[in-house]
Amino acid sequence: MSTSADARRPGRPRSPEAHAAILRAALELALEGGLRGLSMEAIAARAGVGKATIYRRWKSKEALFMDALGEIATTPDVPDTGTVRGDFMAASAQAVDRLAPQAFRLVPRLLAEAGDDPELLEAMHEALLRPRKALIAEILRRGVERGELRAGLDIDLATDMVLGPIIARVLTSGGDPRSIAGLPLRVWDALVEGMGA
Amino acid sequence: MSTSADARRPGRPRSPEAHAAILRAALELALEGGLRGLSMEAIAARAGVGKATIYRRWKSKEALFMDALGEIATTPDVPDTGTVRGDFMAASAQAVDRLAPQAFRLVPRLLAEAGDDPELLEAMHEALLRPRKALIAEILRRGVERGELRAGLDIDLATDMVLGPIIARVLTSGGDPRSIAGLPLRVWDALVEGMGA
DNA sequence: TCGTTTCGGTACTCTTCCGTCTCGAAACGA
DNA sequence: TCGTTTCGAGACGGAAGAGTACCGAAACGA
Repeated sequence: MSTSADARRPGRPRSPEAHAAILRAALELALEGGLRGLSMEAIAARAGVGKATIYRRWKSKEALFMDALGEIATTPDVPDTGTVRGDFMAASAQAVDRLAPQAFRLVPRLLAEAGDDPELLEAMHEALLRPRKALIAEILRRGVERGELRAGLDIDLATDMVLGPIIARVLTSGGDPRSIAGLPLRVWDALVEGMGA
Repeated sequence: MSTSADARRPGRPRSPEAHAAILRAALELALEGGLRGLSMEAIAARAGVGKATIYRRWKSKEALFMDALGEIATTPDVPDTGTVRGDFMAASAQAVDRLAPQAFRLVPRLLAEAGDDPELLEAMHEALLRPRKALIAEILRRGVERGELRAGLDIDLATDMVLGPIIARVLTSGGDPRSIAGLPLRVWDALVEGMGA
């Protein structure tokens, strides 16, 4: 509760610069070498920091990385433009803006790598995937209420059909952000119109 | 060219059982612990084989794993039932049959983990992803020729829209095969009909 | 039988990394 | 000034695993 100044401990305060440098170094290294290439030694060296400075703040590599995960994306808020297409356009622009550029390469890699580690998998879902799926689901739900979308629409299925192609494209392109430029809207239009002759 | 018997070397022949046991052990261990949990020591122990027996056949862990990859899926052939829906139904049934059950957990994990290693990424694409994308693209192309699908259909986009949701569902479910039961056809029907009111 | 090669197993060196600990310097409050 | 804590840096012991070398036994052709 009280993170106020009177709870301050004596002695030299912890450096916020070191804190930020450690998180940034962890993300950079995860991006370059995956979770396998992520060693405490490398993080300390990259951040220009002693290893003790890291262990003073986090008790394990996993705990550190969970915090670092929070740095790559802020929670999206739900746009309301009146049409599903408008909402979706705003949401995808927001996703691109608020996700760090690294995320396009890092997130899908982590998502799969997390198969080894249930806790990491859950942290990924909680921090990154679920908020975005919920966002899309909400947009779709309002579209159905408005009569803009088919009444019996399977929201879960539709959500995966919107997100899936984007995830797939990122995965198979090695995470090049250009590969998904304009893709969300093209996917959406194709979904609405259907493919039948 | 001549893998014939006359090219046989003197001495005790290499054991095919050991060969198979090594590949099987590598797949099992990759499935249990990801590529991180894959050590030559563990493979040798699991296979009941000496490490030298492995190094006699493959010069590195990566080379071994490339071969092991080939074991999990056989190349699909293109069905021709006369309708896109029929082709697609046959293809997805085939995919489930021909992919080892492990593949549903292993492949997506590898796909992302392979971001570390361009060679492995390429091997994955070549062995697993490209044949299946090509299969779907071919089915769609014939659908367009037949007039069953819209003339201007973007085949690449449509392929990702078919495969993407399935990949996404597998990823986010942790690779439970039941999570995609019936999904391919539901995706396909939704794609054809469209979502508009 | 003899020479060659592979067999499973193990011992070995080398490298990488973890997590702890210590160092002298620096940054704070009292 | 004095006590406390953090700072960057690195030494240290231990664990894990890569890749090599060697062992005696077994499986082949000549």
